[in-house]
This record gives sequence, structure tokens and C-alpha cells, in this order.
Amino acid sequence: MSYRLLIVEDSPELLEATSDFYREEDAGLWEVVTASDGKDALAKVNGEDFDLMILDIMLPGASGFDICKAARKRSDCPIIFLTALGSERNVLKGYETGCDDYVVKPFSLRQLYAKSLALLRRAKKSSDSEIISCGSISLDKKSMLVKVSGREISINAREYFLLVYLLENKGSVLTRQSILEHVWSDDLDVNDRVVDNTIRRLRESLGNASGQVKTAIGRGYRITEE
Amino acid sequence: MSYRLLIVEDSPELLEATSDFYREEDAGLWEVVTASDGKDALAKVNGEDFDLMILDIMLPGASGFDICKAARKRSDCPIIFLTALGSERNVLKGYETGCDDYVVKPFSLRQLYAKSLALLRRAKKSSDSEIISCGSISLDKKSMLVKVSGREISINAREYFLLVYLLENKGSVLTRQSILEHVWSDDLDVNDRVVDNTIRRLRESLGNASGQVKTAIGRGYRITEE
DNA sequence: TTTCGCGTGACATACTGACGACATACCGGA
DNA sequence: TCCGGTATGTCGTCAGTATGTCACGCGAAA
Repeated sequence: MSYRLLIVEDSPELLEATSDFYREEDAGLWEVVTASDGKDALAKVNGEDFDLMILDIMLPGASGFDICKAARKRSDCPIIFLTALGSERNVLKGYETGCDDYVVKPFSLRQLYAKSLALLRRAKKSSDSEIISCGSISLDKKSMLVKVSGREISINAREYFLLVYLLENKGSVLTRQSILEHVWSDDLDVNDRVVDNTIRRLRESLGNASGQVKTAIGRGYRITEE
Repeated sequence: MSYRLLIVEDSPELLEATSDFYREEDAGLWEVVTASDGKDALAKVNGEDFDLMILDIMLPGASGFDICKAARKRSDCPIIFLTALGSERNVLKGYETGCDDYVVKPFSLRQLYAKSLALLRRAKKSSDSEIISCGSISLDKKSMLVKVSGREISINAREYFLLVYLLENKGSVLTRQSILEHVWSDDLDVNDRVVDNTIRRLRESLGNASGQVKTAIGRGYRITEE
């Protein structure tokens, strides 16, 4: 799987150097899209989705600020300004516009790259990705497989969906009622003892990690990091 | 509601300037905790929870890298390194350690502040929480979790609902009668000494913050900021 | 000083959740 | 279609916890 990166920069040399760097650094990790003027950039921002944007500010056609604002209307993807305009006023304006970081030229490509990965990690975490993990448990919604300490475990359907619900609300106490509504949504006409029992079976399936499923007596259940 | 910030820095002047800036910028938004050596910092990182950390690297006792690693074991709160060590090698090492950003001294407080807000926005859980806080107590109605000084405490059902009622009427004196009606609404046929006892147990659970639950002799109870 | 209200420890009891056992429902293969 | 095995729902019991009650004594108010 790869990340879509938009780089907007009007200097052809810099644009090429940067995009080459991303393309080559972790081969195949990045799918780089470029634009070198404001108009083109706006069209791309409005027409496609990206996982990260790196924007110059001074551009023919529209400023990087305009592009950032336009992007924020559609998506919450991380945005880095990359510009020669290093005055405090401009930097603060950049942050007000909703960017995630502001890098002043000249800069180090390696550092920019490291920063991008850090931002990406941060952004992915908040949006719901396909893999949810918590402590030693990790669950892949795509393949519907669950691993504990990296080792695959077998789990049945009801337990699986219960685990998904717990993980999607990691840390929170979930009442039996809400668990029933989410996990037994098809058939609400059941005794709420099934929650106890399914929790128990889930704990058995989780083996070592069973302790991560905590009981909040009188309130419900929750899953924690440890 | 406020964010808990940890600043670790061994220069007293810089530490003070920075923490003052955060305390004053959006009054009440930040609850600033400081440390000036590695040992103290590690103790705080392991003992409390924060929403943001700003770490110097060169410190007596332990390096900022060590602190960052220790912090990452417990939480994924945003971390900014703030240091004079601007060499590429150090910057990259910082990112490897799992920080979110790396700021080289000298720096602009305003810019650091703007960066902090951007990071915080990015890190804020997508899950909409519903937090009521008062003094060092904070309670999230969505996740049904209670924290004192950022650290989660365990609390049982009755105490929890009593605390919710107190917090929702923070500052006001609540009579036993009204407490009974709200917290024991299912079973009003109880001795009103249960309120005393539940208040007592709640105070025990609150630990340090127990003093915030005040008795209004002859009238009832209330919760205050301190 | 007296009185009343509250904090507190101890205790009895109600309740909750864990668990084993069993009954059904569901599903895949013959 | 039948058959066996697995998944899932239900029930009763038990242990542990939470919670209500009481009695006593302190300390604040009058």
C-alpha cells in the first residue's frame, strides 16, 4: 500500500529533487503527484485525495495559503508548507490557515522526509485505518484476522465483532446495552448474559492478552493497552 | 477543559519563559508541569499523563531521547524536541525515537505555540469526548473514565454517577434529597446515610483530589475547583 | 455546654459477573 | 437430505464486590 503525496512547487529543480527523493527513499511507499502553479494545484486538490501535501507559498496563479484553505474544506490530510518566506508573520499565518508544519528553505530533504513520516503516523492513527491494535492485540479489518503478540489466533464471528467494537472504542467503558446494540444488532431480543459469555470466550481466545479486556462492574466492559 | 503540558528543560530562564508563555497565552487552556533534570522528567512521564511534551535533549540525569522512549511506552501523546543540537544526525535520531517535531534553538515562542496547537489538533482523538473537569478531576461521560491529575483512577458505578451529578452542578450545594433523587432514582427507598457513605468512598477513590468534595454542614455537598 | 450533623468502621446483604453445563441454531460435507 | 461439529444463546450457581445500615464518637454550631 502506498501514500499519495502532492508536491506543489514552482521551481522545476526543487520539485524534481523532492519528488525523486520521496519516490526513491522507500521504494513504492509514495505515489507522488506534482503541480507547479496555483491553478493546477487547486484542480488537483479539489479533484483527488491525498495523504500528505507539501506546498510552496509563492506560486503563479494562487498562493499556497489559498491551496491550503481549499484543501481543508475537503480533507483533513496533513499539510506542510515549504517556503522561503520565513518571517514570523508568514509562519503564523500558515498555522492559522490550518497547516501541520511550516518548513523554511533551505531545508534538508532527509529531515523533511522524517517529518512527513511522523505526521503520517499521527494522521493515520486518528483516522480509522484497517488495522487496529491495542497492547499486544492487533486486528485487521480487511482480512478479519486477529493476532496476539504477532501470532495469529482463531476466533469466531461473534467474538470477532465484539472485539472490533471494543477496539474501535479503545479505553472506553461500553455498556452491555450498547454492546448488544452494536454486536447483536440483528437480534436484539436476547438475554444480556450473552455479553458476559461472549466476553468470557473472547478472553479465552485471546490467551495471554485476556487481561486487556477489563470489567467495569456496574457499567460494562472495556479494552486497555495492558 | 485544559491540556496537560510537560516541559523538560534545564535552563531555568528558558523553562520559565516557555511555561509562562503557555500559561498566559490562552488563559486556562494549559496546565503546565515542568521538570529540569532527567530523573524528575522520567518520574513525571511514568507517573502522569500529558497531552503534549516539550523536551530538551541535553539534560543532567537522562537524555531527552531516553525520556521520549520512556514516554512512548506508555502513551502516544505528541512530543516536540526543543534543543540546540541541530545537526542532521541528531534531528533524524529524534524522529527515529518517535517524536512529532524537532525544533532547534534559538526559536520563536509564538511559532512553537502555533506548532503545539497544530499537533494537538492532529492528535486529538477522533472520538468525540464529553469531558467535564473541575480542578484536577476530569471525567469523560462518553468513556465513563475519571482522571485525577491526568491519571486514570478506578471508581465504581455508584461513585461514578454521584461524581457526574456533583460535576454537572459544580460549585453548587446539592442537598441529600436531590442527590438521592438523581443518583438513586431507581430506588428512592434508602436511608440517607448512604449519601454520606458514598461521598466517603468517592473521596477515597479520588485520592489527592478528595479535598475538592466539600461538606456544607446542614445543607449538603458540593464540588469545587480546589 | 449541649445538641445536632457528619465521618467512620464494621457488618449484613444484595447484586453482579464468571463460569460450567446444557440446549439450539447454524453450517459444511457426505 | 441427513449428520456431525461448531457457534451461539440460556440458565443456575457461586464467589467476590458493591452497597445499604447501624452505632459510635468527634467537632462544629448555638
